[in-house]
Amino acid sequence: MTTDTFSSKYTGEKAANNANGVDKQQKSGKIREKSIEHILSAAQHEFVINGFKGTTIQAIADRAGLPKANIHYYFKNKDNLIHAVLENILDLWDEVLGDISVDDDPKEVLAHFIRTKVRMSFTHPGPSKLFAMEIIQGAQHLKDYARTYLRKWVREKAKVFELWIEQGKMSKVDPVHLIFLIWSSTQHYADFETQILTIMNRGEYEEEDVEHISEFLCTIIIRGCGIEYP
Amino acid sequence: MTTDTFSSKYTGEKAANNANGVDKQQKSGKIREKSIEHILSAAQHEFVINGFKGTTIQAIADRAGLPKANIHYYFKNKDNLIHAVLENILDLWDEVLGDISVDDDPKEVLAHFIRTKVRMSFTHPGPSKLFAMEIIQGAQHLKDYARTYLRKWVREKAKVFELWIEQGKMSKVDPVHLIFLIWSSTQHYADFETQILTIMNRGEYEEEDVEHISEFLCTIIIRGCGIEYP
DNA sequence: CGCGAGACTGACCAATTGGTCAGGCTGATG
DNA sequence: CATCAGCCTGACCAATTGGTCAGTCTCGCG
Repeated sequence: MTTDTFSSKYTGEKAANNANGVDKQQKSGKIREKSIEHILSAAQHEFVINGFKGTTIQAIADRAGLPKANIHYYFKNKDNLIHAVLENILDLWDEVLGDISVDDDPKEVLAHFIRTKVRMSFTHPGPSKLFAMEIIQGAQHLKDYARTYLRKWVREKAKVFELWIEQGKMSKVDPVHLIFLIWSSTQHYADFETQILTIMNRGEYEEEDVEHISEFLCTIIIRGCGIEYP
Repeated sequence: MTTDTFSSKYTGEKAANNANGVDKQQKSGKIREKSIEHILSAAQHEFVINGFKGTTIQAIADRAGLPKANIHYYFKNKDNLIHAVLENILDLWDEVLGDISVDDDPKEVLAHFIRTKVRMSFTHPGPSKLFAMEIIQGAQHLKDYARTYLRKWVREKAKVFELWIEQGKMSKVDPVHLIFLIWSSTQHYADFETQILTIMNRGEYEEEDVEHISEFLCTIIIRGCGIEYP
């Protein structure tokens, strides 16, 4: 897990010191790790439900089953905490959505991308939601590097799409907006989970929904790009 | 404007009394209306930026240029205030997205729907954002009737799509998810305004963007439905 | 066994919050 | 001009907030 990264980056000074003495107190180290994990998970939960300002440290502490001061012991303050949570999310996505190359088959790449993203929306709606809320509110807590990083990421992918278009592998559509389309239509199932479940008259998503929705989006979007599907 | 509806519904008792004496104090009435409008607009702004819990009455008051107690004078409490704001939004959408019938041409209807929705995202990103945040957070403040109303709305539209499919006017795609797709892909431009402007390296949306994006989405989605476009 | 480093936390604080209310102010009425 | 209904608000309150810190507790080491 990448949790270590965050603890060393966002954790208070005292806690950072401990990083040097891991071997000394291995058992404590384990508990420490578990605690940090619990806190990050609890924080994510609360931030999603109540927003940044609306979330109280006490609520996070309660959900994590720890005293409030403990949260401040691991994370200097609320800002550090949400930074850690958000970075956790970006790492997760980066890990899942691998690289693409001009030599790949557009149909395969698009389908894989859509499928993966849909599945993420179903299995990890929380991070998706929190990320969306951050962006909606003006990305106040996404550090600059995360923002510029996103731009780079989109440009990279768009470049590949452009080459495919030049090679006649797909019809002429705006690559940047194609990425937005895929992003939004898949993310929607995480962000609007509540509304969608209400409309579909369900209690929660089922495995078959993932299949069905993936297939639906693949059909429309890939065909929309002038590629035969399936 | 539908503002009156809200004032009578959500406003405190004292204020409601005034409804009887409008003729007596017409000038006051005008000021009253203006104030309510200012408050609703300010509230929407603040709720978007800081979320429900994160928004303080004081902040709304400051933005509206009124004393805090005045807000409580017009709206009994924070809950009433956000209810009023949200209803304002739903009304706006309902007004814009008219009815459709089986006899209409699918291509026309889809194109009109997409174009209108995109334009809304550009001209009224605030309401879109607030609505999205509400849903993400579990629609805590959207009253039941709003939720069930949405379901009814979607079912109605889906029914028409189904008939079109039966008549062979479009290919067999899931109508409900088609609505989700249109909704998400268009709303995305409001909700993720910040991110998108960063990626497109712009300060704000331009009129030509509306055209370009509408055209892009129409092409992909309508073609994706097996209808020739344009 | 006694020591000390470092992991932890109860109790506290200044600041801010949503909400209240007594009383000031205004403008139409007689 | 005096009156008064009722629109408005300054000043206040109890509750909650993020954050601090002086300690207490734990556990490996010598």
